[in-house]
Amino acid sequence: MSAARQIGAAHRIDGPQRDDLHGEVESRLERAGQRYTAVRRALVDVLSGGGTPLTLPEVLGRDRALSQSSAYRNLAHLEAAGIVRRLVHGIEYARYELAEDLTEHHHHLVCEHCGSVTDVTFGERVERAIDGALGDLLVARGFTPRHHAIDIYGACADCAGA
Amino acid sequence: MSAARQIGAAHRIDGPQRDDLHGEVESRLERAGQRYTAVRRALVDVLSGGGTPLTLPEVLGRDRALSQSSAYRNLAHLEAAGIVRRLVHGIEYARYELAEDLTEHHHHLVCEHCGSVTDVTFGERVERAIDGALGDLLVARGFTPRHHAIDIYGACADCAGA
DNA sequence: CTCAGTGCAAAGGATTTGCATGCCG
DNA sequence: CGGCATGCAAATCCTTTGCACTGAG
Repeated sequence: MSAARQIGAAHRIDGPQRDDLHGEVESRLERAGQRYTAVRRALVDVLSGGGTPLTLPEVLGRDRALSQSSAYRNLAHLEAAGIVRRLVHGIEYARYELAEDLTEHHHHLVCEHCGSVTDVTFGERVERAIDGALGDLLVARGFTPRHHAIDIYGACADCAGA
Repeated sequence: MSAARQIGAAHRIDGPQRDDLHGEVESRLERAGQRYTAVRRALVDVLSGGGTPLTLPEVLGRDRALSQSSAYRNLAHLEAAGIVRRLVHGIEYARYELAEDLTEHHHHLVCEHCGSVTDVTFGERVERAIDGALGDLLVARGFTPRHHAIDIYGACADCAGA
């Protein structure tokens, strides 16, 4: 297996998996004392079909029935319930994606020219090496890690040629 | 050597090193066609003495002579000249630190409770493993990496007890 | 003299919130 | 019915910009 075993769209979800996803989301919301409303379902659908973290305008563009304030408000609720993760890479819009335990542990290639964000999955060896370092950090600093994020900045294929 | 060989304050700079720093900053600014003014010198001093990435209010608090707009404006110039790096971890203020080639390659422990950011340095083995994965990614995707950032989210020692 | 740098105040833009209305339980 | 959810519009807040002034070369 290559160290980089999968490129792109680490969290696109299709077919029967999507029903499981909605069930899991619903139970997490209930546990948080929240309802699984139509707007929240629509947001989960958009994010699960995105294949990449989406900005708010992108989310609104993929489901015109969504209003801006409800999208922001419900994304915040979903984030609080551990269903959505909010990423901030630059000065532009924040980006939203489903939480990793609903998808797959992955990292991001961020293009410094066009701002695009692409998912990547590392091999187990690299992840294990990183986790080993995290364990030492925990001991040394009293820091309790919950998750890590690796962002690789550079130029994507489209922009590298330009 | 431990996998985590150094904790905290990876880019605090004191004593004679600081003169070298100012010299290097000055030559980079000149190369970019910019002057090394008093405000820019003050910003570099604040950041080099910080030991951690600083928010704009923190920067202003450490040198009351700085005005907000000049601080923002000159931090942007310093960033463009490759002297300062701007980090955005949450919804709060962005954080600024000296560029890595002026300090040392390091990563960040981000406390999800109090928002504090602490520097950490990994061992060479982990960094090499990561770089190996980056090489594969480059080949697979046509992505040209320029640098990577690892953010570890969790609870810092102060907040873990609370 | 020229032109970049400065500081104040005002504008900009992504995100949040107040409020009246609608809808689920 | 009671209370959360919605959507519009207005407010908020970090950040950027316009403008007049100052100082270096």
